[in-house]
Formats: sequence, structure tokens, C-alpha cells
Amino acid sequence: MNPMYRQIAEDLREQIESGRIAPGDQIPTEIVLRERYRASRNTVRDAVKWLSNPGLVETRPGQGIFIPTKIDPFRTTLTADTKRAAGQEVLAGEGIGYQTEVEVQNRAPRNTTPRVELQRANAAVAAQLLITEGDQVISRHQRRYIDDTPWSLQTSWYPRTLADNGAVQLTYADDIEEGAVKYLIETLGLTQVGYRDLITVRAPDTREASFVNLPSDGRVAVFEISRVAFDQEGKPMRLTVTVFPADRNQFIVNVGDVPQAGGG
Amino acid sequence: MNPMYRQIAEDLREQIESGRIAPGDQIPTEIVLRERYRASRNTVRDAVKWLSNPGLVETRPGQGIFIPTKIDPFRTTLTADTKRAAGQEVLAGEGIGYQTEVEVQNRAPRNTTPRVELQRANAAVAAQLLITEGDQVISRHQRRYIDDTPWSLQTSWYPRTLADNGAVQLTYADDIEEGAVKYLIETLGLTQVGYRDLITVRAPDTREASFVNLPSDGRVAVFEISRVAFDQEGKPMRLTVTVFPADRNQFIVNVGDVPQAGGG
DNA sequence: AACGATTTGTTCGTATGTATC
DNA sequence: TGATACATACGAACAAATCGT
Repeated sequence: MNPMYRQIAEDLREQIESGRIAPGDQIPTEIVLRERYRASRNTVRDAVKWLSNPGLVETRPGQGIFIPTKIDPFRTTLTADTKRAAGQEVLAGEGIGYQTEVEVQNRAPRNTTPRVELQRANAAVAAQLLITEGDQVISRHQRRYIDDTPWSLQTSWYPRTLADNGAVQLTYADDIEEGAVKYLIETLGLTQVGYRDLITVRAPDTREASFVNLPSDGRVAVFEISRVAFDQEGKPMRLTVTVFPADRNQFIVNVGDVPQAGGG
Repeated sequence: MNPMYRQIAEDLREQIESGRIAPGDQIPTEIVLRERYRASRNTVRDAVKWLSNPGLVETRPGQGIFIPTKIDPFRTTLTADTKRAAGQEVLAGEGIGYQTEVEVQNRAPRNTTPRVELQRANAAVAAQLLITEGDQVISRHQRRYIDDTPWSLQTSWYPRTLADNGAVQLTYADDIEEGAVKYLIETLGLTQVGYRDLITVRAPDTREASFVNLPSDGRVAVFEISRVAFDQEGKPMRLTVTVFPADRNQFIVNVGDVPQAGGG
């Protein structure tokens, strides 16, 4: 037999999942629930907390307990648009990775100016770039917003040798117009021919949480998308780690021939 | 000023993120923490709960509070292996989607026999398959395990017309050997030329939670990967929704030319 | 196998703070 | 300003799981 607060939670949960209580609706107050289930206020609060942790309900001080309304999520396409040119040349062409990643219609994306640092590669970065831990790398970090709501935190690492060989703009704290991918082709002839993304979900650290949480409330999980880009020789040329709040982001992967649009 | 339980939590969190407390380590007991922070036991418990919700710490009755050890995650590649043949024919060939999805080395995957149902399409399924709500569909549902630990719940929907036109095995409660993709080519000449995945994270429902949670404990978020497969004419031929526990699964997306292996 | 000590889990009571209307 | 509703904090008692004797 489950503890009482869990039974109360499951009873409420059933009403939510079945749709008897709809998004936007208010749930009875703690006082009412206390009488309905003949439990103490603290027990009722434990039940509500059990539901509010994964975000099934939302408590608002002074107002009540509510079912969160569905928000319109940001959608990001992880695969480059292979339809922009014909033939397999696309995959080897300049297009990959450039202009990728934002499929935000009628939205206003905005980035902070990059924070550029010269660092020594830690173990994680070194492993991805196939360099030695402690080697010099360029780190470029940006906060990204859409419609003034926090969207993602992004950090890219490049081997320092790229800047030494001529791609000096990598070390400037400016947005690189037209993207770093194109810039590296023009300056070094270094072509990004592909990339690999690793998608994980985890708890945000302190810095990420403060960026992501508009309400003062608690936890949301974050997506971490770790992208390693490769050059013509199959060598890693960049590592980009982007962190998105999981409650307002979705990702799309297209493989093969896929018709336009859709995906509700 | 933050409430006391939050300050205690942040103090502990700092010790964890800085590495002063390592994975596997035990945190002082509630009694000790109560003395250290001069708070009541309930306040200390609130602090620990604040950390345990996103999984930063783990409580074990009768034992204590611990930092979870990192588990070796299952990795699934969402993009088909385009390297198996030469030229762009790969994308149009039979290979896409078949044999995809499992990159489990030295592991023992196991599926339950499918539960097959003839249903009427609900709004969500109908929208993805571009059919009318209420149209007949075949639903095939499986629970999938790796090394006897719950891995994912998978449901596929096909238009019923496929079975009526000759692909009768879709309605049998047997594993379709060599995959449904190959089977549909052989029986109907229906070739899957591509697919689109939509990746989201959400709270599990009751059924998913009971499948996914070996401990009786609380919440983990789940990945939901919704895959729509398209045939030669660009029409949706299948919808597959797979749900994975987020704490032990990662996903890989390869685009363009990507060297073998790697990706730690 | 039984028991006691330790530790977290559940339940209730009470008081006070803070946000909203 | 007052009423309502959730948030924080403390105290207390007992239950349940774990471990060692």
C-alpha cells in the first residue's frame, strides 16, 4: 500500500491524465483537498509537491494550484537541409552546419556578443577534439534568446592553431558574420564536411539554472547537445556544446527524403 | 535572501559540483546536517529533497544520502548509416530505418512480443499519418529491454490499408523478422525513403513510470522520439513513438561525412 | 534467527511569512 | 486593508529499511 500522499497524488494525476481537469484549470485549494481526503495540510502539500516536481501541476502563491498550459515550443532542426542543392555534393559542400539549427519562424532570435577566452583544453574538450589535455583552445560563449526569452547557452571550442594559421577572427569578441563555418573556408580552406551530435538530458548546474528559470521556482531539465564538426580529413575542427531548457525546446532530425513542414 | 533550506541546498550543491564530494560518496546524515546548519530536521530534509529532485543526490532508507554514480548510458543512433553503400542511392535504398537505432555493443536487447491492436486513429496519430481522425490503423506495441533493464516502450501505427493490400503480417502478434521496412518492400513494394524524428522530453505517465522505474522512487523524465516514415511518394507510411528513460539514454545524430566511433 | 541501533520516510500539529486579489 | 492561498520553519511521533551484533 502506498503512503497517503502518494494515493492522493495518483488520484489527482488520474483526473489530469484523463482530461477531467484540463490545462489552465485550477485544482481545489489545499484546504479543500485537506477536507476531501481527510488528511493534514502537510500531507496534501506532499501530494501536490509529488505532482509539481515533474511539472504536472504548478503552484502559484496567493492564487492556487493549476494545470500548466501547453507552451509553443522552439523547434530546432539538427540535420542540415539537404534539399538546398541537388545530388550528394550537398553533404560535402559548404552548406553543412552553416545556417543550420534555427527553424524559428516569425521569431526574433538575439545573441549576446561572444565571450572569448583562450583556455587549456580540459579532459572532455580534448577527448572530443582529439587533442591533448592542456592544449590551447579558443572558447567562444554566447547566451541566446528568442523573443527575449532565454533560449540556449552555447560554447564552441576551436584548436588554437586555427587562429595562429590565419583565422584570427575566432579570437575576436564579435559575431562572426555568416558563421564560422564559411569563415574558416575562406581563410583556411578548412571545410566542414559533417558533424556528429550527442543528445543528452541532465539537471542544469547553477549557472544554467539561473539563465533558464524565469520563475524563481525549481528545476527543469536541460538538453545538452554536443556537436563535433569534422573537416575534409576527418579531423575534429570544432566542438560546440549547447544547453536548452527541456520544457520549451524540441529537436527535429530528417533522414533521407522528407517532405516539407509538418511534424505536429 | 533565499529561504534557509535553499541556502543549505546550494551549499551542498557547491560541494558536489566542485567535486569535493564525489560520485559514490555519502553525504552526512540528516542529524549531522541538522547540527551543522542549525536547522530543524524537516528543513534539512527540504534541502536534500531540493537536490534529489533533479537527481543530484540519492537517498537510501536505512543507509544515508549519496551522490549517484554515473551509469553507462545506452546510445542510439537516429540517423541511418549512410556509409553502408556508395552514392546517394543509399538514401533511397532499402537500408534506411532498417537495422537503424541500435548501437548497443556487447549488450543483449530483448523485446516482448508485440501487442497488436486495430484502432481508430486519434487526433495525434491522424495528424502525423495525414489521415482522417477515426480512420482504421494498426497499432503494434512492444516493451524493450537491454540486459534485462527496461529500455524503451515503442508503439508503431500503420494505416490499416497496408494490411488489407497484402501486408497481413502487420496484424500478427509476432516479431516481424528482418524488420517491417524490408517486409513492406517485399510485399507491397512500399519503400521507406526517409523519416523525420521529433525529439522531446516530458514527464512519464503512470504506465511509463511503472515500466521505467525499477526503484519505487520518483520521477525521471523521459525522451519521446516520434518518427514519421515516408514512402516513395512522400506519403507517411508509419508513425513510431518510442519512450526512453532520460537518465540512461543518449542519442547520436550524424550528418555528412563523419568518421567512425568516438563521441565520449 | 532475533534484536537493537541507525537512518530515512510518513504523518500530523502549529506558527509565521509572503504573494495575490 | 483584509482575506485567501501557498511557502517556510520547527517540533514530535511512529513506520520502515538497513546493518551489525
